Amino acid sequence: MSAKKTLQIALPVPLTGCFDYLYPGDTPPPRGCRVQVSFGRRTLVGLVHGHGNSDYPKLKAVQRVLDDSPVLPTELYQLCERAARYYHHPLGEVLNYALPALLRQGNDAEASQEKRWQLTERGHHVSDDQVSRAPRQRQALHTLRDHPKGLSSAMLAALEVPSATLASLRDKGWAEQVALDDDAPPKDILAQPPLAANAEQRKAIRALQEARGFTPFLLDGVTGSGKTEVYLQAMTAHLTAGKQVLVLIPEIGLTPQTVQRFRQRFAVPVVTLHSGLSDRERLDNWLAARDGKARIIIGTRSAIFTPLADPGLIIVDEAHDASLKQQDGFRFHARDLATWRAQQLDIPVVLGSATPALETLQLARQERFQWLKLSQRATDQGRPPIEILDGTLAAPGQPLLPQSLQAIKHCVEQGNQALVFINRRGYAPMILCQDCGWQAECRRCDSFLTWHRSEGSLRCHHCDYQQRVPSRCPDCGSSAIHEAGSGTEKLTELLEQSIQVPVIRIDRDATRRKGSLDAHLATIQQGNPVVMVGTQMLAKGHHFPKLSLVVILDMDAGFLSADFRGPEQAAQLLLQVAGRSGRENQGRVLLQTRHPDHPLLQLAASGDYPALASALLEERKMAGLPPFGHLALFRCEAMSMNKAMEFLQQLAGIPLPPDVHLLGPVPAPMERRAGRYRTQMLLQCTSRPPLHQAISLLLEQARTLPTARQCRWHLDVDPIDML
DNA sequence: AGCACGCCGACT
DNA sequence: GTCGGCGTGCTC
Repeated sequence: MSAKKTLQIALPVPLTGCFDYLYPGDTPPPRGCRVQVSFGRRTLVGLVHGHGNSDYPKLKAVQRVLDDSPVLPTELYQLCERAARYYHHPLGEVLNYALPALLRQGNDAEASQEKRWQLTERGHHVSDDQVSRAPRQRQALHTLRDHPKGLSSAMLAALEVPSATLASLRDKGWAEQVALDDDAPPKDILAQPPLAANAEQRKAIRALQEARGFTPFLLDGVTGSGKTEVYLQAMTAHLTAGKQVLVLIPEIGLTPQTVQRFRQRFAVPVVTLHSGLSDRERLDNWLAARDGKARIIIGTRSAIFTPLADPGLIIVDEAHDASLKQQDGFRFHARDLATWRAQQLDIPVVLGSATPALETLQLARQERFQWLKLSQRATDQGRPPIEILDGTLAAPGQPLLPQSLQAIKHCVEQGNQALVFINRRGYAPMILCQDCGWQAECRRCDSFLTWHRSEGSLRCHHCDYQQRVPSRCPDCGSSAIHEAGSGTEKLTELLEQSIQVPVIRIDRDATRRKGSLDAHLATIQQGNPVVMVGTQMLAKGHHFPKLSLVVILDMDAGFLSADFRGPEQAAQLLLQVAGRSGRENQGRVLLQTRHPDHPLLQLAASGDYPALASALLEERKMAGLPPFGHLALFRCEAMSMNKAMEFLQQLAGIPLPPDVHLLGPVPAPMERRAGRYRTQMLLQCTSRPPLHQAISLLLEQARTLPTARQCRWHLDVDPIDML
């Protein structure tokens, strides 16, 4: 059979390689254009990858070409290819991930021509008498009169103006729909003057402004040292030069306040890209970035795939944050892709953090990153010391030490706000029988149930299992069932009993309702004395001017964790939480711990992150762990431990290149989760090429192994945790 | 991943 | 007799 001219199409399926399709026309669409094809029994949208010849006997033809020109610029397409290779993830899925949902579904790559309703000249002069018999129309006229710039259909719907009423107004010639005019680029980039910068900030700003071509930076600035001001002033130069700036922020940090800060400083269009947007908004913002209308693009990790018309600078804020690594499906690290992308675009990139990841720190030490340090607090309050308190001295059932409670009381009496950080939701993490020692466990996981008293339920925090609270021990029938330990709920209750000011709980449970987090935050921003009780949710992004005391209750687990990243992440969280305090007035930070002598904890509490990082890096070096060794983790889960183990054992039998170490397979730290048994196997190597060779070998086998059919498995390159 | 085909158990 | 369970095989 003779080979036919075909298009290679990358399709969003978990299969490696492209699929060949006949192309009936003369000039085939270039790489990066979308096409619609029939694949098996379904219809998919794929991207043209290349042109070739194929003698595959069952070739189908492309059904429809969706784009005249590539939807993804070459540079972005190449980033996807590189990421697909590096993370060993199918190219079609990576490309699919890079596209907004509406483009994946085959919609046109065109911004919605959103029109706004406005009053016509005549509409402005309609008197209430003219519409006395039409209350809805009168209401609609008033609403439109209040918004001379016009209102979108969505906004009017939110204001409960029926579309039929608007149609009546239009028919009378009182209202009309007008297209949104493209804002002409402002003459002045700045809407607000910059703040005064100290010497360190000025040095960093200059370095960032003067950088030409690919230059990676680590902006290493203690909490409160004014990293954001450095970003803003560095951005000014790039924006003035007609360039766009891409800013990546952790999910939880992408609050309206953060975005507001950029919008207030600059008179240029700012768009956001995050999970809270509708598909339409997402596409519009994506296109605005691609077409150069948006000058500042702020988004979470997936925003690293935003096309940019005039890229000038990439900023990764809170670059140590674990949320930059995608934890399912295509497991990429947005921080690393940001560096690659900057390299490809030949522009500078800044990773900013008060507590840089050890990987990033090592790059700075090797001078592969320019190291910009900010060691002074901009407000010059000095760093509040972290006072270590011996948590073993706490009375039973009382999570707070007397000194902590005293400090909270004193704090609010002074008219200030206090924060109690406890990384544990619910009322109590344990429900026990006093007579036989039984403890409430999850049926589906190797974990214990947490008592959520307000809901009257026992819940598993690892799956969705929940049950009623038993009144008698299911093992011995005793009614002596008690709780032990405390979570946010109990702590809130205890504080409410002993403190006169409002206690505000902020965790996933208390803020589940949409808008309730904002409501709580607004209350806090008013500045009246309150005590906040919260989990990690409170650690990032928020700025509480009146906060002068932080009490940290639950940091031991991280420092003692079996995961090699445990101490690093615990220290980062500790300093982040501690940094909430005393941004504008002298603050105190109390750390209750059951291991007051733990050396790493002491080092972290001393606030000397560089010293802690050095100690941890030394340990990593000895163990051949990142950044000195590179890791890839195979995870597997199956309905039985045997099946999960057998599959990985078969993989483990494959001969690997020299110097690639294989550890395991072993049961995962939580053997059973949501009813499935989990195993894992670690590949380790000091250099990347042999590691990737080994991965390729194993994947090839894994995809053909019959035992794999009974398993769910995946590969995680550069895993961020082993749990 | 989907989606169909295919071969065995409990039911309107 | 069928509806439907999920094993297995394929997708240019």
